[in-house]
Amino acid sequence: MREKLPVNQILQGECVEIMRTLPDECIDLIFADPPYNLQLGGDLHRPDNSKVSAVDAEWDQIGDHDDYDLFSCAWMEEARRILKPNGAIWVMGAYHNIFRLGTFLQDMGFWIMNDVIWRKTNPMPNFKGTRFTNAHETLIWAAKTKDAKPTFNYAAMKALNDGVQMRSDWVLPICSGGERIKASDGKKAHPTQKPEALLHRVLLATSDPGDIILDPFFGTGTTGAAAKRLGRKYIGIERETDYVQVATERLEAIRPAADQSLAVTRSKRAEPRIPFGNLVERGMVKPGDMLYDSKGKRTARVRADGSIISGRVEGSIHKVGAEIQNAPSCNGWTFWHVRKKGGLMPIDTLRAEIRAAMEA
Amino acid sequence: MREKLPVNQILQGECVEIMRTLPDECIDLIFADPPYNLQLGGDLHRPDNSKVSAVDAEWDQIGDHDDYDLFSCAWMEEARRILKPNGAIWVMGAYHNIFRLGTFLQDMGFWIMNDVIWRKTNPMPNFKGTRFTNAHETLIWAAKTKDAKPTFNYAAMKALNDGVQMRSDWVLPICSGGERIKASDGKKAHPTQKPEALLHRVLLATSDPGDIILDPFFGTGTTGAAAKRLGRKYIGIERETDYVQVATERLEAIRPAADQSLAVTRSKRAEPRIPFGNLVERGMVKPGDMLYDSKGKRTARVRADGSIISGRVEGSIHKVGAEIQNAPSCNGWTFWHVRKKGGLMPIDTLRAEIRAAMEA
DNA sequence: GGAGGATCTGAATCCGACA
DNA sequence: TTGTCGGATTCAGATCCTC
Repeated sequence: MREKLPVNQILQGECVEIMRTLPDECIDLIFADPPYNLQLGGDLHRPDNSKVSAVDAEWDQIGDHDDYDLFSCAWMEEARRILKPNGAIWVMGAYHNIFRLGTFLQDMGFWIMNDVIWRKTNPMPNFKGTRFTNAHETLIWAAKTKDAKPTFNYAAMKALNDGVQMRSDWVLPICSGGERIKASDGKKAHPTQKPEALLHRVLLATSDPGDIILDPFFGTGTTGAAAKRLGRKYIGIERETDYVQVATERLEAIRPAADQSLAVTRSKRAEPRIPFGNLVERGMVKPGDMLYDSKGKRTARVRADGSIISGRVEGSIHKVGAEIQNAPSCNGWTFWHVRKKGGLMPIDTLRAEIRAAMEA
Repeated sequence: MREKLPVNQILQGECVEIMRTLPDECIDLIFADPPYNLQLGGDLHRPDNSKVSAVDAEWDQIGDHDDYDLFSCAWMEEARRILKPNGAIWVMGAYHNIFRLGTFLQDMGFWIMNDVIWRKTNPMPNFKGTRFTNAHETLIWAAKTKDAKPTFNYAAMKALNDGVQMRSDWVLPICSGGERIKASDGKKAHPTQKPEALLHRVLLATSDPGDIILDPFFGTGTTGAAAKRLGRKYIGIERETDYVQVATERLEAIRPAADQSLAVTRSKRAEPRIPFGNLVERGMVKPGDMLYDSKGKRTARVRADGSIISGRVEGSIHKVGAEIQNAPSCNGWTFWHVRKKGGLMPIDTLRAEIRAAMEA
């Protein structure tokens, strides 16, 4: 006998308690974007002195590693119980928390299918120049058990990716502009709203129409929105009254796609930019090598970081080319050459080799 | 007294045992790409039983204590011991092992600076069509402690990336073609040889010339190759005789880049500090001269001691600039200008003249 | 209306030398 | 160790504003 599930609803409360009210093995897919437990220091200002709005919500303050581990294991154990035998889970995070989440998944017997990288086209920069731009987040897709056969719509993913296999790195912009939900005061309703395109791809890849999707950290309901559009059923769990309110209104306004093939969005495939430094890293040009202009008169020396130096002028291939010509600008790719078998070859030829290899 | 380290050598043996022979706090940077295709009871045995039980006691909260976790904690503890206080570690892996490695790093007190994604331009496709193409691997860059100040050549990374911040996702091809080392039978000498371009970027970003780089899973010596080219010292540890042999020959053939080419773009923080008072002392700015913001609206008057005064606000060029803008901070060198031939010139230009004179 | 410039913002573990 | 203070630090994209 089948109990009646609260589908297409938002259940308000602590996710572990709410999940306990659900029967065993009733959910097809879980998508979870839990608090990251960021441990931020003081205020952070941009170089223009404006202040960065921190993720300082009370719900993200879990505590130290031990507290976070207890919290994580509690909800993940319940999640595992309510998953169908061939069900699967997606868990999302950043370096602060994703390693712990992945370890717990493995320890509980989940079987990782892929880790997927969300490469952000427009991440927030590192304002103080202390680290690499934190330009991605990680998602883990795991089956309930090693032997489970979770849904994977391989052909749909291939179609979505212009006919080649979908890779484990997804290039998508962050949620901003009109998609970003504003509160009545005009400020963002939720500090970490995810783009619907991300959930679209997750649900299209690993669920079927009619499936029941649970999101235990529902927030403003992005998972529900994508589910409703794609003809899936959702169950949302959210603790904060404000978010429940926003998500309810949001979902009310969404109409499922009449023809679901129309709902397939295409990802932008950005032409890869090749920095000159790549030629150095790849050994096509070596630190200390000389570059020449087309007549072999002017020279510059390559450094290990891809900058070049000519006399007292140093900088990028473009900047140095411009300065030694006393020109406003210069395309270093065509200006500079390497000596090759007696002749001179523009470095643009080397760049073309890299691009050709990337295409193949 | 300083012990003599076995630099630019390959030490053959189990990495934990070899690391034990090294003194505390002697290594600047560790790069570790540990094996992960391990079977329980397989070819990777515990370093020694006494050590394992100690680790066992210390890490009993982790969960499943299979041999892989014990092995990982054992080598990472040794790695931590021999790292200098401001040292750092890179650990590399895929979803099979990287989550465990990241968790252990955090639990041991390492402080994650970034996780970095190596996005492969030419990954192996997924033949069965049951998952996404596994097109990336993950690297974790972590400092020894939360308060450590590991080396990060921010400006060099920016130069290497054509003038924009280096991001946490690195697009590089897998190691193939001529770079891939073949054994005498024509087959690849090592199953997971890493591209030298990857190590080039790692070492350029987080070490300086002369630093000592340890790789406890040396394999065919890619870390050593990049280190030698870039003027770093390396210590390689490798268990398999065949790999030691291949790596030895490989490293012998490599010629380092000339010293002058190892210089990379320096950050401004590393420039010599010039007090504003120097400009006054040298007569480039005179007591009583007026300073202006870029629009000529706000003004301040220079005093003989290099302080400035604007209305009732007085102090350094930075402090006054910040206060009259009501900003948390201000770079007075770029904020303030002097009148020159009808136009306004930032006082930073005058500072640059002094620095150029100091260089000459 | 449109072009172009100014402004704003996004899951952020974000300074360092010297007294 | 702690406090002070000099001064270094940002990319893409959406929206708003001006001409």
